[in-house]
Amino acid sequence: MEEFTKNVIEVIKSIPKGKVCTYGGIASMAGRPTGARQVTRIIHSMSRKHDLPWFRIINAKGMISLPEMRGYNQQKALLEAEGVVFDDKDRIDLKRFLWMGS
DNA sequence: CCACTGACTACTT
DNA sequence: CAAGTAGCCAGTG
Repeated sequence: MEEFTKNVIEVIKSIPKGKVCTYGGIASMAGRPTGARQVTRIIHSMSRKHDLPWFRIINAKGMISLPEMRGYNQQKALLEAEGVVFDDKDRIDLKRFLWMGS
């Protein structure tokens, strides 16, 4: 297990409720600014064994990239339940909800 | 061990 | 502003 991977897990687990984070942001905090795609893999692989709050992860545009029947609905519902707001274009206001570490 | 596969991102057309 | 392209790199089988 690489350090990077562990860090990513840590970061994901430390995202506060009601906040979201981008792939790039997580990768960056984990020490690999260019590893956005690896974050994706980690979420897929690790969330199966560990129970990571994958629903707090979104892309750089503040949107969920998943097909609707693949977790999109669940993710949106969970986020809204935590207070995150989606605009009329289903985008999240990153200025208010993006978490960049403590 | 090698190849494939990604919920990406930033830049260029 | 939409669409294409090139970096990116480790988990899984």
